Amino acid sequence: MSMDSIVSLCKRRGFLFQSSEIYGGLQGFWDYGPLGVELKRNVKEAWWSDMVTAHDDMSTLAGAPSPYAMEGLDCTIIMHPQVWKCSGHYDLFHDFMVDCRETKKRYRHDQLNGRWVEAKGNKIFVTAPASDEEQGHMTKRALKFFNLRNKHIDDLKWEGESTCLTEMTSFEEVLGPDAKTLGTLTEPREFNLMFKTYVGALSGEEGAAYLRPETAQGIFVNFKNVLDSTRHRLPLGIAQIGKSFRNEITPRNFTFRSREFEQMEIEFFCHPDQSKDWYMYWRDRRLKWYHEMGIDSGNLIMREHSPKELAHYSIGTADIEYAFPFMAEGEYGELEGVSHRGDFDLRSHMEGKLDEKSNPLTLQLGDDGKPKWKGSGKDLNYRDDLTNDKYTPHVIEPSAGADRATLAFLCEAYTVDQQPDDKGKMQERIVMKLHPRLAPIKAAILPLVKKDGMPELSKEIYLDLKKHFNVFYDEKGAVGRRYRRSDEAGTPYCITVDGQTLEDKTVTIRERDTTEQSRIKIDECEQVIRDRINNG
RNA sequence: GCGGGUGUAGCUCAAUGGUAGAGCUCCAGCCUUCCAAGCUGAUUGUGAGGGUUCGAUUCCCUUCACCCGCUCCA
Repeated sequence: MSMDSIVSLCKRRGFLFQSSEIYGGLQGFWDYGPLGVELKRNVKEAWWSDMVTAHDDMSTLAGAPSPYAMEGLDCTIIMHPQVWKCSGHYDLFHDFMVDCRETKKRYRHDQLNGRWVEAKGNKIFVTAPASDEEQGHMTKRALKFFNLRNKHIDDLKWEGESTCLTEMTSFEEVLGPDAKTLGTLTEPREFNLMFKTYVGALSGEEGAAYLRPETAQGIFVNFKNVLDSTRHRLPLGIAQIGKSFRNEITPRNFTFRSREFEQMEIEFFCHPDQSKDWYMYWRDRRLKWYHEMGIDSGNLIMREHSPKELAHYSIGTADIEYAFPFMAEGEYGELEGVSHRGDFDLRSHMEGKLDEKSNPLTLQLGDDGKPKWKGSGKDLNYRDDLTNDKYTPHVIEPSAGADRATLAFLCEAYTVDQQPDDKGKMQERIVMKLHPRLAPIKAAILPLVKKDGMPELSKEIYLDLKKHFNVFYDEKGAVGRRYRRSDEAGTPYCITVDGQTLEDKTVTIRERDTTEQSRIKIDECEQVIRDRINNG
């Protein structure tokens, strides 16, 4: 199954369109069409319901150390600029890049290493991407530059140790990692991955603000507000769904990497001693959720980050990844990251930006020896009024992409099978096998033929069911064609009014995946559909 | 950002320096009593901008988007 056919169906049936398509589109931005908006709403509502409103806060759930409370939140997209300085995004998302004028390649300024080397009376600073093999690369580059053969390797006079390019003030004697001539690297230039805007009428730097690159920070800065207004004890999870923005350098792969996207995030606050157990709980709970929503376990993996990838303060991070059709065989794309964040975020918003490379965490200092970014100074610690224990909660963060999940559900649902036509000959059928909870339209109401009062009765049933579900009425063309149309939209049930309906007030209900039909009373339709959706 | 490829109807794809065509879909009508049937009819298109030319969808330039590889990936 190819991504092209999925993209084509999305366009054809109105799941996804390119943003601003009539003007040629805009890279990294996508619109949801009539079916897409329902699908994505259902994804978000399923998540919100399962994680927040329908959460059982009285019982100890399987794998959980104790019962826990869940609350929701909806924060602004533009927040105080200091939020992003203390969160680390301001520094992190301000990568400095250098371009090579000769090869047109671009490198992260801080990820190039180099070393002085002399030969034939010339001294140059030869660079290579920082890695274990960088000395090998540098040697090759130097030999080539000085036009020396391998056997003359000893003519190279190395000076000093390998150092980062950021240590260099001038690039005149620098040989770029892929360049043939010296001094082709440009000055380091800022690459802002956060969208910048201006608050207020003046567009001076005092009014500079950023569109949030993640929803999580809104939860951290409101942690105390939520605690104070709800009287919950820890452990407590706070959930938020909302748009985030990242100025990706290379948006690619349909909606997978978009510049405007929607996140579904939980910040789960707990006692430090229990944080590992809660981390394990959330990993498993979130993986299970995707299974429950119909993603085949074979296409889904949990990838634990290696200790090398982890921030020092973190016990663990696990990505839930899906085998998207656009990925290479055996490769997966991230749907959700579940990370143990320790007390990094709350402390950073209290004390000032902490140095994530430090262990134990210490305040990050600027060149002047003062805190690099000042925190709020507000007390975000938690005091357990039963034990009088006061501590900074640790945080587990299950952070999911709503658009990525929606895309994964679309990919997973896309199925081509064989079904007989009216002459019994097998024909190819495209069917979107979406979980009934996620399906944009729950049922199609179809008169078998457009006469004998069938349309009238069908419309009555349609209007009645419409009060409860998103249903669709279709009387155009042969019924087989209408079944196929609803299959392609992922509609799980078709209610058909036929000759018998007029006699005994029964209709047929057809299952999308099997095309099997059974006969039920008109009065039972609502309950039958409801039961099947919930047990789907 | 670099290299390569592709942009023609809603979809899949033809063709051409001189009025752009097919299949499917969609729409209207007829016919149809359960899985894309049939008949009749209708709508719709060269990504955008510029250049060459009597004339450009075709040739050239720029740009935008998508795909593949590299790079990046919080």
